Amino acid sequence: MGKGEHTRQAILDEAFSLASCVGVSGLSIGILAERTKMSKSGLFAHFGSKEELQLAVLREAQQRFAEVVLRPAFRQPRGLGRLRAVVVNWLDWTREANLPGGCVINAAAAEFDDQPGPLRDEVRRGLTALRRALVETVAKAVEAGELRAETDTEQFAFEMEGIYQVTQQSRRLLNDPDADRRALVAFDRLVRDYAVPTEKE
Amino acid sequence: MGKGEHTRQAILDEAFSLASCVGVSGLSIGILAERTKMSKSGLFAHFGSKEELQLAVLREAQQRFAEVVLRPAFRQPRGLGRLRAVVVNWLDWTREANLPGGCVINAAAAEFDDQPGPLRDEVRRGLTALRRALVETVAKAVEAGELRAETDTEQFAFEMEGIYQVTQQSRRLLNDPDADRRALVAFDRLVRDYAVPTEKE
DNA sequence: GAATTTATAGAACGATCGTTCGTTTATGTC
DNA sequence: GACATAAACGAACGATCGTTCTATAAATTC
Repeated sequence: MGKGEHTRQAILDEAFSLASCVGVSGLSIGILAERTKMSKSGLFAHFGSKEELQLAVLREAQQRFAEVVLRPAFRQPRGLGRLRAVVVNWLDWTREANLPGGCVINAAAAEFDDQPGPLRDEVRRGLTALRRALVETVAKAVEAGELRAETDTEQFAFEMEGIYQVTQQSRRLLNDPDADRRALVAFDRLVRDYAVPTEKE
Repeated sequence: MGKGEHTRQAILDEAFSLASCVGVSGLSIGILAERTKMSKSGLFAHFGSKEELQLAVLREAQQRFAEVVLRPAFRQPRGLGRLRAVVVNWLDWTREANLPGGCVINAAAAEFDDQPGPLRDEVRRGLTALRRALVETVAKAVEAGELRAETDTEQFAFEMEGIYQVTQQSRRLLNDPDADRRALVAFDRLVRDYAVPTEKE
């Protein structure tokens, strides 16, 4: 059981970075076969259907995200430090993972948000998991006494995602060189507003 | 020169709402002909190429956005009131315009952000114009003395866009019923942080 | 109402799509 | 090394894609 898995992963790698550019629904088996120097049918056999290939790409994206963004950040002790590590890793995970064309999951979210089916379900699953991870990380910062006890953790995570999305768009489409800086400014403002009050001035 | 323009607009209307669901690159002349009860070639003749049709859809989107979001808001006197009107109109412009599948422009931004060509240029043009309109509206609120003089207007607009994007995603994909409320919470926090200080408490 | 321009239809093109099938080549096992 | 299994190929399928061409129908102009 060695060879099969190996080439399957190679295909998936290529599909992953291709999807980053043309979107998950823009994937084409013909083009993918060309890039991997395989026959269409040989490649196809690894997945059984195009949809299954697309699903595999989405799952791959989630897994890499967890590896590249969440896992390293979670080595930090819980609290604002960890939260900030998530943000920093998140902001350039498209560089870290092989994503020449930007975040696959967010692109897929826009593609499938109103097309019912397994693909949308998978995207939803991924983004829900992300949201939950963010909420938890924020909650840990509350527990650690670094954010106010009455912090609305869902609201906090919601706003973090907004910062991420606009940063991606500004950087990629508008070529805004200040995007990352602005993202951190926004994040710091978010933290400041929910931080425990220190002393009056 | 009556009939031609009329059917062209009818096609565009259909293409607009279709693109809202399947994306601008997901548009198909065959399906569009079916929906408008025209022949493929008859429909095609109005645009000359698929790309021209897609461009027309993007321009249509920009125009409707200006009509539905910006124009009504600009009837308010300049300042925070107008700014808030922009946000409110913006948040549900997908309901106001015929956009069953969400904001065409933002979806297109994710589709084309790394595919050079006229389509990406058009998306960029639209989003740049939007950004500029936002910055100006914020600047007017500064002039009106409602936001601090040292307000970073670009930063403000940047964060507004983030709020919009995450709201769309939360509402559409995650079916979050609180999305709109959270958007307003985030916006109010934004305003509060940049508002002119009233009195110490 | 005839003439002329404009709009639409119909059929066909080559290309590509995802998928199926039968065959051949490579791999792993005894 | 023979055998069984798995992996990859090549050719072809029907469907759909965007596009082109020619002919008919409708609208506009005189």
